[in-house]
Amino acid sequence: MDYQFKQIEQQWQKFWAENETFKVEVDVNKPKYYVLDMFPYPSGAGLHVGHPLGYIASDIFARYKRLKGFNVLHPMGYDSFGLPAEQYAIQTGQHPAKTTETNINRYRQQLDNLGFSFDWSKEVRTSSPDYYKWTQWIFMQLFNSWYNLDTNQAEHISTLIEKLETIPAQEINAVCDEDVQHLLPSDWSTLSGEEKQAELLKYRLTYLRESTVNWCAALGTVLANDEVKDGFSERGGFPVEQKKMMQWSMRISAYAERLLQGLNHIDWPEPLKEMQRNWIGKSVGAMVKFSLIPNPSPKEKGAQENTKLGYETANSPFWDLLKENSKENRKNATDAELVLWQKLRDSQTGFKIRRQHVIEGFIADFVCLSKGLVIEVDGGYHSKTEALEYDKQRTEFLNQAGFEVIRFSNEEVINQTDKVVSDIKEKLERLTSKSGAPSPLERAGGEAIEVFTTRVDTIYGVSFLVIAPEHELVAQITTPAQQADIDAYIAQTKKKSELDRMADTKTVSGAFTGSYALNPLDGTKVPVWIADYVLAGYGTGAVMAVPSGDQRDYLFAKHFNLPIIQILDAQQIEEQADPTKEGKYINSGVINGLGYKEASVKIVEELKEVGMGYGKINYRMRDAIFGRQRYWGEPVPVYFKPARSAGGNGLPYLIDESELPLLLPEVDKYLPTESGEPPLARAKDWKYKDEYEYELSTMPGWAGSSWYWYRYMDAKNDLAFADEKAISYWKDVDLYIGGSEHATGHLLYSRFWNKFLKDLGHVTEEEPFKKLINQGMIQGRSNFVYRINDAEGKGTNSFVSNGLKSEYQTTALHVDVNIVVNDILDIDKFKASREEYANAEFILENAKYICGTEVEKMSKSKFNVISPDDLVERYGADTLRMYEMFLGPLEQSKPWNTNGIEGVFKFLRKFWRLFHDENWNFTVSDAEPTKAELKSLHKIIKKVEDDVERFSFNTSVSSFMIAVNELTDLKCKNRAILQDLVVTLSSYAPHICEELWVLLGNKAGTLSYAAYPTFNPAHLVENEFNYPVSINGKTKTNVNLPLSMEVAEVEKYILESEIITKYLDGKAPKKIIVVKGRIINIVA
RNA sequence: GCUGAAAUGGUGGAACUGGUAGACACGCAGGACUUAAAAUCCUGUUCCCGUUAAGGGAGUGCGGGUUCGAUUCCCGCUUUCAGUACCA
Repeated sequence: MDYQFKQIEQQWQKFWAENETFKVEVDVNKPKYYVLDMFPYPSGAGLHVGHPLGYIASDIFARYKRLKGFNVLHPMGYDSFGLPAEQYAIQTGQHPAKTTETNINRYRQQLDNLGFSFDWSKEVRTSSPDYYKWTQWIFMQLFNSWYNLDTNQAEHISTLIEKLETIPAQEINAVCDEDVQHLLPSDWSTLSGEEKQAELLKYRLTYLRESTVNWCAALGTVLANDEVKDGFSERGGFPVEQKKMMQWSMRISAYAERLLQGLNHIDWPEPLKEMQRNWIGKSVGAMVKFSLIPNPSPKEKGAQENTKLGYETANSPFWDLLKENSKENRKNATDAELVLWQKLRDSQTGFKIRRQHVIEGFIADFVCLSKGLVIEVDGGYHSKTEALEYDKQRTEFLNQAGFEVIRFSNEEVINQTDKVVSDIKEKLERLTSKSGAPSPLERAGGEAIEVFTTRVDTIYGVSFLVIAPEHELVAQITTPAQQADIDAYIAQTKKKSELDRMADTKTVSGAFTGSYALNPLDGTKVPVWIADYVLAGYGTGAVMAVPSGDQRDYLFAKHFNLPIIQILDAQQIEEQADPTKEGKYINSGVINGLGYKEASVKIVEELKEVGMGYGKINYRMRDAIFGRQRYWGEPVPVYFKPARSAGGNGLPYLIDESELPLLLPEVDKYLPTESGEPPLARAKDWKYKDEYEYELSTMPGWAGSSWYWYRYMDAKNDLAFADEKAISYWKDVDLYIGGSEHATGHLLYSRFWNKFLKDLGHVTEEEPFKKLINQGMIQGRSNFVYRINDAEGKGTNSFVSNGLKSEYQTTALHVDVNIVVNDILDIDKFKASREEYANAEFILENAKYICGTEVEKMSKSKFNVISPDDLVERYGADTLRMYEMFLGPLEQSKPWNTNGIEGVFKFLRKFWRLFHDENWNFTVSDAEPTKAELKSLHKIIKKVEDDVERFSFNTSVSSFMIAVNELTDLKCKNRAILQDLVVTLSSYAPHICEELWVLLGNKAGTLSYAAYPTFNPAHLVENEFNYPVSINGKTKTNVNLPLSMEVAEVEKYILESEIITKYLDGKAPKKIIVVKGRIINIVA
């Protein structure tokens, strides 16, 4: 029978599924190999021809490794939480679980069609409760952990508590928030349970903190940095703005150095590693303090105690917002305030308390300045999210200014006045014990500007400082004379959108604060400016400007007429800044005459000595925001206590481990509530212990994908995310194939979680993915027809072939690539495709309509989507698998072009024919293989081994063609040869090979675990070689010589041969180069 | 701007440590089979000169260099793609 791919492929796919041919178990007697694909997000569009590229490559590799005797784990699953399903749910009202299920079924069918050797018994879906139970569990471990820099690993939070109980907090070497309190063990012991929780949150590896987030209003959620591209959301392309919000974050910054170092030990593409290095953004430099020349002086600053002056200097950027909020929010609170004031006034508590006092732009209800305590009475507006936000923002600000804040609700003050007063008293008394702490006003003052620099050697070239307009010191250091300038500049900066600020890097702008700072080494007085080229979010939000060495500083100095100081003798600074480090220092105090290296060391020493600086490493990478205000994601296993109804501000607590999974509740709509809360706020009666609010955000898309490769090892386990035995056997992923679009998202977060799980002893390897390959993107290749326009430019019903279109006025229209073959339009199908084309006329060239082409993204709107299903239908899965590999190197991006698939199909047919006679009867012989046959076979055995090991799949396909062409020419029907060839080809074209394997008399299903044929180099040994002979490197002729001839003999032969007479007119050559078995080159 | 990758016939691409550039496949042209078409098979196919043939010349983005010999190594440039962006 002729090659019946359809029947063969269906039969074998069924066989593999029914017999679970590819199911694997832990087997300590066999070496393991873990081949992983980046699992797909099951979208409604289904797979296009680009998706399986990586899956085919990994499948070939997995099958090859099985033949080589490895125990191969090759699983597949679905990253099934995420935005598109939810957007679809919003539009149609269908539950995302339902559409996701439908999409997964379609994906599964498409994957099955291609004959992959996945072990489907290990399938995972991130949206299934028995999977996300463990995502939540890992979240809980993170919450219960802190990062100890002494041991350089994550530890359980209990070891932190032990430390807080025994040593001052300042001596704990932890990665934590900047605003941790400098507690002594005695302070810690007096804190209430709630206060302790609040403090611990600043150390936990996942924590709740107010941070600046990327808010996408159109999607109604925050986005991670890697989900934002050029100020727009990666999914959907909606605008993204910066906004302050209370958010869950992951303290990935704790792992910055390990994430960076780990890159040196893994086999990943260099560009990918480079991207991660850039993202982590390590810079080695120094922190340097520039003392502010008191302006206003500390004495004058003391005058801020005066309400009036304090109010006047309260010009923080938030001022307008504050004024409005405080007015509105306070209207109804006067009763409670009055009650409390009667109990606090005239030092009744033993401490001087002031009412309605302004601190740094905030009006505090009550404040005790000497103890640094602010007492706030909150009204009923409390339940509004905005107000909550505002309260948090204010608390943080006051904390930074050195004040503690306690809050009471109106109800508390009115109904339990005495308890409130005694609470305040108790608090005030406790605060007295902190005698050594700086006074709030001292702390609020800020007597120095701290900068981060990578060129500490240029410190003598500093001619001014620049701080970000958002910098907290701006308000304080601005002199009255400069106030107007600064206000105007801040207003102007705020108006600029993030995008404008990024785009416009040419315009120099800034404003002088009126204040000066002192260079810590030579005492030079330098002015302090603000400018938006300094970013608040990086380093300290302040830079020391060295115009001679930094181009931005140079332009700034030129623009505002500030001095430019040359600091190296080799520096060329007439036209622009010169950042080079060559030469000896001049104008540079203690480092004059030194070179870069010694100078840098010396400066840091000097700074340390005067206590004004120290060496420091900075990372660009920020902590990752870990919450989305969306429905379709993992619920965060956290509730807030005290409950809102009890008037508390609610601190986060974990639910009990035994209560996992915390199921995603049902909601009536997948939209935010009217008050702007996330969709989960719609869930009815969804409260922890019927009392406490749950967290309403869900986890981001990357949560489930950050550990999924472990679940595959033991996918059904109820007791752990995977059994210890499975983890210690499979260890890590040996080969990971996927797109480079995950470079800074998934691949960074996965490495982070892996390191964390290792620190806690749950897994064994520091890096999860030993070897990684990026498959290239497959672009679309669009076809066009050219409609002729009439004199008025209106479209007619005539179409002109591509080659003749220049003679007409035409409009190019996309035409469905599925009715075009080799760029020739199928005119009948075109006419049938739309009613308006039924009577279309065509101007042809060579009796054909040739379409134009262009490379574009593969998308429905461009009519260039090729579905693998169609190609499988027409040519079979084996042909498609081989053709996708044949297209070119796996890593390279290329446009899809179906032209050429015929060649692969013809090859498989020719291969099939090797086993059959002219009448398609299966025929093989048991004769001794000939030398030529063995040579062909062993060439391909070697070639495939080499190619697969270096992931060069395209070259193997060509070599298979050559082998089959050769064996066809040799009329080879030899069983021994053909059977080995079947094994060799089976990882590429498994269906046809299974069929032939059985026809050859082997047991069905055993091919997958057969042994790869052993390469015998003896079969490739030749006696003779046809030497190319070149004159001066240009090949002229060939000469056939025995390989036994030594170099000298060959030379002698050449000298005496007619080649010399023919090409050199008999003249003696200058030199003859002979490389045995390679070439002969005659130098004339 | 910076970082990284790449550039070879009409097309996809091959040439692994410097050693016959264009394997393999598509497309195209010619031929066989056929009443005809499709399918299949055979031959040719880097470009230029040479009517054919023999033969000669050029040639791996561009310009140089190293070497007996360079698609491969070195220097400079151009273009394309990707990432990143005032990171101090």
